[in-house]
Amino acid sequence: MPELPEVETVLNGLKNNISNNSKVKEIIIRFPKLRWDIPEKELQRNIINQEILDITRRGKYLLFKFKTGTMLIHLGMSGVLKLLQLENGKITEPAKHDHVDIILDNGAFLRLNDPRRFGCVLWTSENVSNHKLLNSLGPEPLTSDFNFEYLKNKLKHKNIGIKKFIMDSKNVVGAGNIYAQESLFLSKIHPEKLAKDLTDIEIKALVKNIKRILEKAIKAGGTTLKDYKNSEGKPGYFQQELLVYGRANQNCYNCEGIIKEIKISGRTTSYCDICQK
DNA sequence: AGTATCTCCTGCGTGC
DNA sequence: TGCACGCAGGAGATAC
Repeated sequence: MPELPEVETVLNGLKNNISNNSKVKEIIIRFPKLRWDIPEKELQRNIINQEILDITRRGKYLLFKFKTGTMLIHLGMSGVLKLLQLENGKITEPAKHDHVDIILDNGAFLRLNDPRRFGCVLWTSENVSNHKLLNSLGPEPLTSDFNFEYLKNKLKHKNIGIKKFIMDSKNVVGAGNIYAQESLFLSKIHPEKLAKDLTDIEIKALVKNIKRILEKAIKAGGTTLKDYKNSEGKPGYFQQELLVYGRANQNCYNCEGIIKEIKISGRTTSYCDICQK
C-alpha cells in the first residue's frame, strides 16, 4: 500500500516515539512466510536485548540499525507497522494478519500487519547499503541527487513509457502508482510517452513535480485509500488532493476534458489526454 | 544489455 | 445470499 510518503510518515512516527536507547525485549513471529521467510533465529540472536541505534529509510525500506547489523522492513502493498502501548506489561490481543510483534523495553511494541504478505522483514549483518535489495536502487527523489542532469542522462535511449520508467526503483525510488500518475499530470506528460522522447522542459517539470507531490503528500501524512494507517494508527489526508488517480471519467481539474483510464503493465493509470501530451 | 510479463497473497466491491 | 471475477499504495524473478 504504502508509497514513499506513507513510509516516511511511518518512519517519522517511529522516530518521534522510540527514544535513542530503546532496547528490544522480545520478538514474536506468528507467521514467518511473508514475501521471504522471516529469519527468526538471526533476528533473535541479533536484536534481543539490543538497542535500536537508528531508524532510517531507503526507498520504501525501513532500516532499523542495531550493533551487529540492520533489520529491513518493507510494507509491500498492504503492510501496516504500528507502534502500540503495552497494557499492564502485556501485548494486546493480536488480530488477523498481525504477523510480527517487536516488544521494546519502554512500554511500547511494534506490530506488523500485512494481509497480502508482499512485505518482508529481513536481517543483514553487512553494510546495509550493499544489500542486494538496496544496492541498485536509484536516488532518493527528495535529495539533490535526483535532478535534471541525472534524469536527462538516465532517460536517454530508453524505449519505455515514462510512467513505467519513473515507477522503476532503479531509476528513482518512491514514485509508486499514485504519485507517478499525479506527477505526470502536473508535468503535462502522457504516461505512455517514451522516456527518450521527453523534452528538457518536460524533464525539468517532472523532476520538480515528483519532488513537489511527494513533499506535499508527506506533509499531509500520506494518502489513505483503503487501509493505510501511520504508526499511530492515523490515516493520511493526501487523497483529498489527488488530481487524476482514481478519477477516471470525471472532469479534469485543469481543462474541459474527461480523465481517461488505461492499463500500463497491469496497473490502472489515469490521465487527461488533453493536458498530457 | 533492455524490456515485458509473471508472481507472490487476501480482501473487497461488483454484477449476475 | 452466494459465487465468480477483477482489482488493489510493490517490486523481485523470470523470460524473452
